[in-house]
Amino acid sequence: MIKPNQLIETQLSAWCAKTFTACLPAADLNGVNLGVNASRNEQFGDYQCDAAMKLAKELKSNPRALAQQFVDTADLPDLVEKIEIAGPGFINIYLKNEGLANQLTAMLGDNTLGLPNLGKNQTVIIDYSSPNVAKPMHIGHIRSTVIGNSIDRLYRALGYNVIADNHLGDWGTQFGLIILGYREFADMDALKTAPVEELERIYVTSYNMSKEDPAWRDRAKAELVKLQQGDAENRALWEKFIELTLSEFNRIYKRLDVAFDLYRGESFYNDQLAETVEKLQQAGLAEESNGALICNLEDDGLAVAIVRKSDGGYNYTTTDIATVASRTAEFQPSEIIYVTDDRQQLHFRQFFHICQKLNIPTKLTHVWFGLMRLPEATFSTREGNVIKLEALLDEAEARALEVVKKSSPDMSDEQQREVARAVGIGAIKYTDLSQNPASLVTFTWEKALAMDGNSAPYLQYAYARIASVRDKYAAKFPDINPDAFPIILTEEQERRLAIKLTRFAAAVETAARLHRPSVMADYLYDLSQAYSSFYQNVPFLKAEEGPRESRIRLCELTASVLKNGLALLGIETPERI
RNA sequence: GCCUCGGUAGCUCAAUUGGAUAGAGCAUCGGACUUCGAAUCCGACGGUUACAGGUUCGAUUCCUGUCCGGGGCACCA
Repeated sequence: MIKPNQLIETQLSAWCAKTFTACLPAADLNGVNLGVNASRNEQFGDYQCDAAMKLAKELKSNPRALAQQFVDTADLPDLVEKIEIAGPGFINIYLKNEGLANQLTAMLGDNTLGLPNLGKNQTVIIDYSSPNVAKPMHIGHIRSTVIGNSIDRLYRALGYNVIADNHLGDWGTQFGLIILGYREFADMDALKTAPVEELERIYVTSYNMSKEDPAWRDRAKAELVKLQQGDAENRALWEKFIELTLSEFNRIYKRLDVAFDLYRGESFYNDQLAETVEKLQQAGLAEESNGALICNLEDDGLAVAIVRKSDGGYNYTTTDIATVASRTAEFQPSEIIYVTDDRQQLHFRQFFHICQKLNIPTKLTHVWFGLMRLPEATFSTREGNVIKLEALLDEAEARALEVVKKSSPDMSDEQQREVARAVGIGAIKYTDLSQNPASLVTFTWEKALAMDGNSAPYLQYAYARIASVRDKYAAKFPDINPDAFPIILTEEQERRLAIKLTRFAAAVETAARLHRPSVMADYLYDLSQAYSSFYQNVPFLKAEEGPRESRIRLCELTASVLKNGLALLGIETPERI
């Protein structure tokens, strides 16, 4: 009755629900969670069910008596060793070692490692990174890029059809200033060597001039109008700015191993803005106010949102609504996920609300994260304390290279650099991915580039050790096929590792559902700790035949889970580090 | 002023979304390399979960109030 490769948690939850329903045929159990949780503390078993206490509250009866009734009627599934009642009415569930071993064997035989295909025939659009044209990426941009990319990978792993869309800020009033500034004082050499930096300098200079000189402001405005009316020359310049910016951004994306399916910036939706506003008016959602057209959401506890400025121009709310409408019509996604910093929360709530009132069926999710700041201050261009993204990546690789040179002096220079690249970039990504995005993030070099403790290099080190052991085994016992031996769990470190391994799919599912890669990072770190402890305390190459092969298979599975799991965070796993 | 997010060990963060004795890393201290890779492992130290009430078998988690900090609140995104 039990498929070995089905999630243990799902199996046990179904079993508990069934048993409780049988115990209480008259009661209405809808709305009560009758499932199990992984035990936090191993002295309380492998899984626990707290439904007896919840039911007792609902039915005004005694929780321990209910739990006792459960135990009396329960028909234990094959993989359950025993169940116990503890405390106020917990039901603790202990799994058989053979049950765990079966699960591990099934995982070894499945190249998805037991991941469910939750996303079958469902399309999800993930809108992330989305930097502005003509502004260099600094370390504030890395969060949207890295978190968004991990969510992208998690959804793909669960079988969703993912469309990663880079919604570039490629339209707006700043282009009048940039075009004018470009014509007047662009430094062509700088534009070749550091294009985006130069474009930003042009913008900032031009912007400052416009504040002091009304004539300059008027000229910039004229350039903007020409661009908006399709003037060929300005259009060509605008396209050039985008191209220059993208060529630089793509270099960074390549380093970060981030790829998009679409690069549809705001400009893509330009010709749909007027009709979007018309739709709002037809639906009675928009009204005139002080010369502008607004959506008044105050009855819904939200602030007023402007959908057409008093000068006739449109702004981001309108663009975003048009974007949703366009995406919904073209791709029929079941969900659109936006990854941005938390300053945009109000905006997203407003425009999600408007979309709902327009009866757009798509589920819209805003994944937000705290802005990164320095211990002493926030980043600002004015303060001059901005850290460029590429500088951060360079520094990470340089520091990793020092460590590699020291610990792997025999490697070729080329290999050392390659390892340092994977380790350095991994460390940066992991720092961002391993914490709950909601909390404030204070940037320190020390933390961003940590190479020990809870860090990507720790996980990569665990992986490299396994790879090394695997190769040693193959060299030493070329004629033995470990798969011909069963997995047997005897040592406590082995069992702990086994339990963690079986929870891989649940971790992926939770991380995706909560849109939190940190869940995945936590899981992998936990797993690596269990492995390191196993590695240090249980001999395997030196064990006798049988246990040796069983343990090699455990190593093999751990390696697969680490490799696949880290890939979901966009982190590489070199075979040697 | 209103809205919103946060406050957990000296520091940086967790806590299966209401579960049992609040866990990790860093730092500090003490152990383990002629033995499968010491970027490791084993152990110690470290807590009135900002504060005060409330809800209940049970609260870091939910509610109310207060304090501290981040962010937002009409033509930037």
